[in-house]
Amino acid sequence: MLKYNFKEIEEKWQKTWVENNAFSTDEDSDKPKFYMLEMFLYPSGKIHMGHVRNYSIGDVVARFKRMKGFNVLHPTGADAFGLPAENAAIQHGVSPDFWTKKNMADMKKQLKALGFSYDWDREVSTCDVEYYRWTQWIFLQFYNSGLAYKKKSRVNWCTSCETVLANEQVVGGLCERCDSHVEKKELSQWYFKITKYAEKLLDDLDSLDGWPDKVKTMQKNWIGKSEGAEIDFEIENYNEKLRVFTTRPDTIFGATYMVLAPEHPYVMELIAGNQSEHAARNFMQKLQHMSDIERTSTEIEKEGVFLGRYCINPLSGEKMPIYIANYVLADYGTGAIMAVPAHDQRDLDFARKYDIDVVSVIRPSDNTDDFTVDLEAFTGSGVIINSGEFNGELSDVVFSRIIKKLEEKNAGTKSTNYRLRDWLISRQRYWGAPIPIVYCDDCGVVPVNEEDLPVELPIKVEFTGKGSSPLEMVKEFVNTTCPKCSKNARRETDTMDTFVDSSWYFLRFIDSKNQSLPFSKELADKWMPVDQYIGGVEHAILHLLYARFFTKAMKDLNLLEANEPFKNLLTQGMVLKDGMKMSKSKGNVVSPDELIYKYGADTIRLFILFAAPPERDLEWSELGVEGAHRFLNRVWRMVDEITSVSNNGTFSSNKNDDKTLRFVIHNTIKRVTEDIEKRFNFNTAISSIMELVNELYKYKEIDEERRNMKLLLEGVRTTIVLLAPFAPHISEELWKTLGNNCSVHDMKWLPFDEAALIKDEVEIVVQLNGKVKSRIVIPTNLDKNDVEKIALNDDKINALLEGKRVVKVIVVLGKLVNIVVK
RNA sequence: GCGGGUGUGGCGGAAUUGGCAGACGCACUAGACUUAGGAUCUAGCGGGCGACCGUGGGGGUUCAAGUCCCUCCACCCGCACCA
Repeated sequence: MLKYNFKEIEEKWQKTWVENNAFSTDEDSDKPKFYMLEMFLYPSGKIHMGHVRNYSIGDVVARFKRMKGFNVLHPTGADAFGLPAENAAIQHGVSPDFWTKKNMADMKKQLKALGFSYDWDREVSTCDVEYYRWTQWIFLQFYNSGLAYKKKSRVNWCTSCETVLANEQVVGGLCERCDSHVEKKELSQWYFKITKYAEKLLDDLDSLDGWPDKVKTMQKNWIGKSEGAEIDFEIENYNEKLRVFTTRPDTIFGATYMVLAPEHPYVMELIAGNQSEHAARNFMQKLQHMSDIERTSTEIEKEGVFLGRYCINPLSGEKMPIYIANYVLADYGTGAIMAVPAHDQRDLDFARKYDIDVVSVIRPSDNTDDFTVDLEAFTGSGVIINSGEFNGELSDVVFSRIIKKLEEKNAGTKSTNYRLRDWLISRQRYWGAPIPIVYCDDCGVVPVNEEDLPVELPIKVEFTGKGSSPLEMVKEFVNTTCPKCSKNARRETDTMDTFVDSSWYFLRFIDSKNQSLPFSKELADKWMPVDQYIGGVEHAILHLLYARFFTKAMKDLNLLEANEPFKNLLTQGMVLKDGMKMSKSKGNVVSPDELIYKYGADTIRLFILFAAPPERDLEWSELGVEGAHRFLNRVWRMVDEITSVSNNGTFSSNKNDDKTLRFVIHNTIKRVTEDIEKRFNFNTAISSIMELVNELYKYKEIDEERRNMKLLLEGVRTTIVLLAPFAPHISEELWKTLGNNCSVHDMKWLPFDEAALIKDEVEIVVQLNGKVKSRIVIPTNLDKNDVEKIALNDDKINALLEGKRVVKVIVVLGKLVNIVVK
């Protein structure tokens, strides 16, 4: 008997698949298309078990769909720009380019060793000039259609390193490198106008039937649509009006003060020369060191400073003091609110602290007009009070009447606000796609001409960790000529957020070698949308929202027809180590290398899929890898034994045993098919195959007179085919052992025989008051009355019924009988 | 804090539509085979002597709840410059 030599087998078949182009996509095929995509990898160094899980899931689906008769597109590549490469450059003196390419080569080797069925010809890497020239091209299209624009924004700034910090580099308000305090600094930066698509991004979520509800809910909340009004308040002794957004115009008579975000553009002018100036400046200084998350936490105390100025309520005419406070954010709404302490808890907390008036303007409908609020705001709807002409009416009705009144007075309008902000894409970093813009003293902001793309990233750059961006030091890069007037000009040194690169990579895979466009419309229309997208749940909002935005924007630019990029989405749970996400920055990465060496790729793939259903988080443990390996060995031995036995076996049949085995075989096909296709529950698919193998071993042990070798062989062949997407190498080898000349991966997926699934008898349980007391085997075709009679006549039940009164009998056909007794 | 999840034996998990809790596997125990066993095979394996008790805690709906409702707790993910 030959030993299961996984190393030899896996190397052999991986080589053969490459030689035969086994998994390259045939553009001329007339089979229906299936675009299978897993989120491409970030080349951090080594792949970890999270990657193995992600790509194993994708590979099972890709191979399964091939066998189901689809023309499958299954590409891969690397999301290769980003901050870690730059950190490596600063810390270890290796160039980001070298670091990235080395990591990519290492990781590609690991992926190949796992035997995934990728079409490697289409591989792309976002840091290749041939890729990012098209990222730049898309930027230009966005710029020309008004989707890319510049505005001021506040960034984390380390005064000691003199550099911009990512949020991730700020730890507890301190710079992660030098522990100095991090401040906020204003810079002019590039944005994409994703808010233009807020409504569409929200509405179209309804069309995404193949997405998990939780992701749709998260995106919905992220977009955060709220309907309300914008209201203008006159400021005493000031020319500008103060505009606020509120979701509760119906409470305007209860507004007793106003709050501005400390960063609000009016603040400096309002405090200038005022008594409050000193206090206000101190307060703003203090907030510089706080993140928005800290600032808006309901745990921390509301704090603010009175600016010594007043607004006039447009409807009540009351004077309202103006404050700045920590709980109002500059980039939500208008950066200013009208505070209604009686009907908003945050406002109430603040009002109580600073002893500001609290006026109730809505009472619960079961309360009286003298309703007041103490320490708990009333946020519901009800009957309007203390609001002049609106008193006595329902707040829901008054909502739009007040807006109308404000419109008449020219003091406000109905308004829809989104929590979603425009996408800041500027990065003051080196390792990214340069933004193709030139600044000319005469012509101003000038886009680079399309024919001058790519704007190449210089490879020789010095990394000091200081300064706005390393690119600013590269004179040959910065100094250029104006595309319009040809005079000397400066290049933009900001690069693009890496999320930009990953927002369209699924389109480049479709036409990865195109020299004249990012992709041809014809091919995009053929392949889009991605039929199945798989990736970590941590991408539920940002990446997926950006990719959706890109698709919609590109559709409007007539680059493709698809309205949504990903038809079906599977969000895979995290592979955790010590309770934390596996990532290089946390230093808890488990690499599959050792396991591949010890057990082989098939074992690892099988094990990671068997360990848990894909959506669930998985705490990594090696215990159980042995079990997966043992199972493959068991399959190996079975094939070996069957092929040696079948030569001298007698072909006869015994009805009952055969019927049972046929049932198991076809029930397994059914379960595995549905588990892959409908539920993505690969763990139960694998356990079904294990059960089938257990049954085949049992059947093999019955005496030679009774067993049917043909049936047994059918069982073995079924096992191999079902196993092929999970453990492709061993399946391929055993398929050959069974005497087949074709590849098992070219086999048609097995249909199941409905007739084999019909049973004559079924075991049901008999319960007394919901507790199982007996089991009976009955024919499947009995009706409820017959089943009830049989159950009540069961010996065990009869004994237990003595002295009791039967109140009710519930019969669930094929499942149980529950007898309710007293 | 806000938003989204998760919680079942010693462990990973199963129970697909409210209907037998613990499939399948790991670990463990005993036995068989063997010069040997970290191979293989057989049997056992939630707790309790038992009536019974058991799906994070408490409460509820139901003939019947891991599954539905209320409430509390713990942990994980995201929060816009990590990707």
